[in-house]
Amino acid sequence: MSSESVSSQFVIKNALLASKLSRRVGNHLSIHGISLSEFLVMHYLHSSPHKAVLRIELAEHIGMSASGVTRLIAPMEKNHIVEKVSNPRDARQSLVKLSEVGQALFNDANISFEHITQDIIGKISPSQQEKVVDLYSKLI
Amino acid sequence: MSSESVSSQFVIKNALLASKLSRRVGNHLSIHGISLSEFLVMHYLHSSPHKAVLRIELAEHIGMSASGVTRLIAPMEKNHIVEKVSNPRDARQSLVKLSEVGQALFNDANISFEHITQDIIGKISPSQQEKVVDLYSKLI
DNA sequence: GATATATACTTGACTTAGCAACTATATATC
DNA sequence: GATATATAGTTGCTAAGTCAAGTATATATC
Repeated sequence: MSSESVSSQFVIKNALLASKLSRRVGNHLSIHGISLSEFLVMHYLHSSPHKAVLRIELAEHIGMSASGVTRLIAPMEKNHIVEKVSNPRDARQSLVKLSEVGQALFNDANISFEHITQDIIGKISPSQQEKVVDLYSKLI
Repeated sequence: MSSESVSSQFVIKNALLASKLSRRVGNHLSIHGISLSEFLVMHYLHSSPHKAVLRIELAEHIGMSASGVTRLIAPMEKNHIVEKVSNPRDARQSLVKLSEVGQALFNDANISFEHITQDIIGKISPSQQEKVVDLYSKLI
């Protein structure tokens, strides 16, 4: 068996870890009736300084295609978690914004999210976690 | 906007990075006619010392459900990339093994894989990559 | 100001993978 | 050795998300 580069191992283990994390976190978020993708949307909308965001920008920030965002947002809009905002300057745009309901839901879900993530990766020291987060930022 | 724990950031960025990596790597592997999941199967079978592996074990190692493995393996078997091996001691089992064809395909695909992973994450030093890989091993 | 191109989405067809329920076989207990 | 339970794998149904093509609007060029 030939030796394997560390970059290969990095990508393989990253994929494996991500699938485990998303499954586990997803299970927890389902208590709040939302998926991990929906949480990521809310998280980004919450952190967005302008509060109303292009779908295309959302797609890029949560690592999804534009069509994926369309289909993901539709039911969130139906459930009044997000609101559609139009831009009078550009009729093509259909901006997305967290509603009051969405804010409240996010606040709740985020508490669970903090707990579960802490629970899962707490075995790693915060300083090490930080270093990895910094590396991620370089790669994303 | 409230401050956010590093464990949350870790999970969020990990998910985002994984989706970017899998898309990019997947695009490259499609040159060889295989998906990233199929590559991960071949990779595990290749690295397996016994060379014939339980589907359930495969599922666990590549971060998939048993049914996912069933559906993933079926076309690989049809294309003679893997072979079914039965265990006379236990008729429930349907072990999986890389065929000659699969070996050759893996060798080719693995070269591409090494290149693309190096290309993507080469901006991070090997020693840092190794540290992250070690952390991953603790979490998986 | 007409035409060409680019951008922001949406939609149709499809693929992937999960869960729950099922089948078949093996193991443990009485 | 019969019954109960556990394990390995498959299947029906469904959800989530992709790509390619389409629509509508905006921008750039002539």
